[in-house]
Amino acid sequence: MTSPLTHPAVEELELAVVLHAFSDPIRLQIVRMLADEGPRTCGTFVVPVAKSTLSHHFRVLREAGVTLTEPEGTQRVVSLRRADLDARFPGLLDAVLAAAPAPA
Amino acid sequence: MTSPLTHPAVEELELAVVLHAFSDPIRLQIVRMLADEGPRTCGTFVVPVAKSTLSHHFRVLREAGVTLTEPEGTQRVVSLRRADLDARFPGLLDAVLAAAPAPA
DNA sequence: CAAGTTGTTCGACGGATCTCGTACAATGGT
DNA sequence: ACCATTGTACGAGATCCGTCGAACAACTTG
Repeated sequence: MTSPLTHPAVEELELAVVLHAFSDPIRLQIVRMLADEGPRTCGTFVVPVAKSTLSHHFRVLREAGVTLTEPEGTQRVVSLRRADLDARFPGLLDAVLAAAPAPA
Repeated sequence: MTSPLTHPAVEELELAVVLHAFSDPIRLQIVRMLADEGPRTCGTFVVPVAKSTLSHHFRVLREAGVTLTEPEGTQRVVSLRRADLDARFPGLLDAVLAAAPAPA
C-alpha cells in the first residue's frame, strides 16, 4: 500500500537468491499453492504464521523474482513468474514443484 | 578427523534443506566444481574463504545430503550424491547446474 | 465522512548463518 | 619419535532471518 512494488527484471534474477527464496517451508507452500491454483490474493493463503510474517514472505518471493504482485483495489494479487523463471533457470521451477511437499 | 561423518539417507533428504545448501554462492561454486571435475579432496577447492569456513560449507553440503565425504588417509574426498539427489528430487540438480555461474 | 477490509511497515526478539583465527586431531613420511 | 600435511572443532563477532504484535496506509463501502 506504500511501496512502488519493485520487481527484478528477468536478466537480474540471481540463482542463489531464488534458491534462498525457495528454501523455506512456508514459501515453498506458497509457491505450490500458486502453481496449483493460479494467482490469488494474499489473504487466501492459509499458512500457520501471523499476517505480518506472511507479508514478509511475499516480499522475499517478490524481490527474488519468483512472484509478481499486482495491486487490485484493497487487495494484492500474487502470481508465479513462471515464464521468467523458466527462461532464466530452465527446469528449476518444475523440479522444485515436483519435489515440493503435499503433491496430492 | 573426529566425527563419524554422518550422511542423511536418501529418504531423509528434505527439499528446503537441500535448497538452502544450494543457496550460497560459495557452495554453488563447490557443487559446480564437483559436477565438472568429479570427486576431489577438500584442499583442491580454490575459493576465497578461510580454511575453516570452507570446512563449514562442506559440512552444510554433507548434512543436507548433497555431497558424500569419505576419509582417505590424511585427506577427505568429496563427491556429489548425484544418484541420490536425482532419485529424491528428479531434475533439481541438473536445473541448478544448468543455471549455476561459470558454465564455461 | 466514517468504518471496515486488506496488507504493509516498524521495532523487537531469538536463533541461525557466515566469517575468521587459533588450537587440535589424524594420518603419513622422515 | 618427530614433524609436516590435511582438515575439523571451538570460540567469537557481525549480520541476516523468521517470527510476532501493534500501528499505519490504501481502498471500498455504508
